[in-house]
Amino acid sequence: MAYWLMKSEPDVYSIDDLERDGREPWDGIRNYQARNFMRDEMKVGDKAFFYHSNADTVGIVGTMTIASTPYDDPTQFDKKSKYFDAKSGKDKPRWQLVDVAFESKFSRVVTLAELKANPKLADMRLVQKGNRLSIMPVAKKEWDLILKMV
DNA sequence: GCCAACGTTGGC
DNA sequence: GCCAACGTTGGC
Repeated sequence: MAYWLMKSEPDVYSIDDLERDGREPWDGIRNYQARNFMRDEMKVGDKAFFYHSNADTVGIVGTMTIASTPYDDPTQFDKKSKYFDAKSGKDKPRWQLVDVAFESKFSRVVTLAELKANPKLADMRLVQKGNRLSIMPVAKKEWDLILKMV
């Protein structure tokens, strides 16, 4: 089983939204590296941290499980969606996604500042300067450590 | 709101 | 293939 971290702006979609919905397509990813993780590497049953970016309190807010195999992100075909991609098409779709399912909401946010302050997490891409990747793998030892920080 | 870092586009 | 210009991300 693999572990992941997935970012979302809570103004767009938050951990509370996922808790309410139970399960949701992780749509709108328009970065090839992030897409490749979903399309090529994620497996049903993998676990992921839910991370709030561009929020009052930035950090990890809960966990979820990968709930589907990859499929085409429908928003890329939808002209009314802000994720519409005119350069994609049903014959040559560019963007794939997976569904995620709610697993847990932390009792508090494990903040980015705390993650940065922990020397054992220095290898995480999340805490490195200039990181903008919205989906990234997490090592099992990092996963276990972060769960203990809650 | 600012701005640094990064990814993508497009001219050449 | 290079690289400048541009747009976006995301922390602060």
